[in-house]
Amino acid sequence: MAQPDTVTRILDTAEVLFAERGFAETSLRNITSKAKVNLAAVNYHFGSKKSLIQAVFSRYLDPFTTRFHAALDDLEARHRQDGSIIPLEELLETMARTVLEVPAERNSLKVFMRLLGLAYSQAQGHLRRYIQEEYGSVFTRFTELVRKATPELPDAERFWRLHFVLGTVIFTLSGLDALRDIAEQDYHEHVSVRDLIRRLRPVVVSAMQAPLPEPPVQEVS
Amino acid sequence: MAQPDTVTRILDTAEVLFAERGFAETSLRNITSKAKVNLAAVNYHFGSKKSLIQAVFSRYLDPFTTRFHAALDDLEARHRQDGSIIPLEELLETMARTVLEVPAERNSLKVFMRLLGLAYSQAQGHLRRYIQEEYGSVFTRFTELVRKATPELPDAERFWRLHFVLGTVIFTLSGLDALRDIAEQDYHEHVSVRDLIRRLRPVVVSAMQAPLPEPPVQEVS
DNA sequence: CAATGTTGTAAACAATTGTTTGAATATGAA
DNA sequence: TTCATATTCAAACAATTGTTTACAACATTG
Repeated sequence: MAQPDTVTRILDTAEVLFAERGFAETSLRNITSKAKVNLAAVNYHFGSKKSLIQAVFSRYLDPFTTRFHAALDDLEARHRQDGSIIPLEELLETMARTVLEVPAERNSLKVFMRLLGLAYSQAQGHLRRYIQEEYGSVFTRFTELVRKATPELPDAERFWRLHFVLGTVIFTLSGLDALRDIAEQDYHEHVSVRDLIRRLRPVVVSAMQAPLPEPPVQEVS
Repeated sequence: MAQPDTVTRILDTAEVLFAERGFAETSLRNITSKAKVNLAAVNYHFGSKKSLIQAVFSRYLDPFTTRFHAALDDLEARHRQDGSIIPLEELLETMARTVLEVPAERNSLKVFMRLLGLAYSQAQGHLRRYIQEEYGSVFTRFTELVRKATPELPDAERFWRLHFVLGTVIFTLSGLDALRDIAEQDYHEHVSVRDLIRRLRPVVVSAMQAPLPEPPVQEVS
């Protein structure tokens, strides 16, 4: 067939519109008309709008988790031989590489990151629950490896720092278009996603390895 | 009067609901019923939902910019005397202190940060434009001071790093509730906003002072 | 007091939302 | 072919949205 099938057309259109305007701000009629598909097709194929949102995420996260698990398998196997601990840089590098690989096929890394950002910031409680349940284990595996790579960090400190850098990455890459416009206008330099990751690397590493904070100030009691 | 007036009741209720669920997901009927106010009151006092959203932001950002300008005046005056340059730490410290001061009266720093996060992540183009036009100048002043404090950084690099740490702060503080739940469950330690800022300080400073990235890889041409 | 402008209110408005229906059409196996 | 299943489609559904209207209540000022 010349045209991709209905399900694919819906997913392709939905992910772009969701990334552009958010979930609540994107109506089914909006999606179906742009996808040149009947309105009822969404409910027929996906059941509901919620399920469509989850399906959009699965299409990215399923291949991501598969590849990421494989990459971590590799990494662990290589370091089991010489008995060394996987350095933090390598872990971060592996994650970055996997994130870059997955959506490369469809040229939509931007969309992927924007969706991730939305998953955090939009209300959509069902989405957070869905992502946690479906993909929580790969994140747990990763954080466990980070724990071994940074034994000097207290557990709680590491937890927060991981989310600090997660914030940096998601915030930057999901708002990339707007930031890129400003950057090009002000500094006349074109910024690709790979450039950004190159800039992010030393910042993220330094952030994770920053000196420990002063102990909390005790109130007189 | 025992009850605060209608306008205040609407603003108080709206900011909480907006922060909890986002703008599109919060209906006017939702706000007015919870605020025990007639539905038409919003359009009567504010004109439209958009204007209400902007008014919610003004109530935080107006006092913030005023205080922040004053704090920067102080800082500059003190350093003009001995001719020294304001160190980065002091600039960041000043900003953090101002952010903490402003909503302290209403015990709603969480709401404030969450709103800031929404302003970035939600579609609401009118909001971004409004904030940029109304409050862009204070941000420009701040970045100019940061420029003087970090002369070793190329302009573009500093631009990106500022947005990296902006991402960290907004992402963390605006998703605070969810993260706090996980942290308390996993590490049995209660985290206040002040704790978080204490943890953020060394991370942000290290991030800004990270080594420069490797120069971009040149393709063969 | 009377007049005037401000604020509060119930009801209706038109538009848009996600979802469902039932019939039409296409597809594929017997 | 024939039958059954899968898909598409236009239409309608009920619910919810932001906004407007017309009127009542109130306050303020002359």
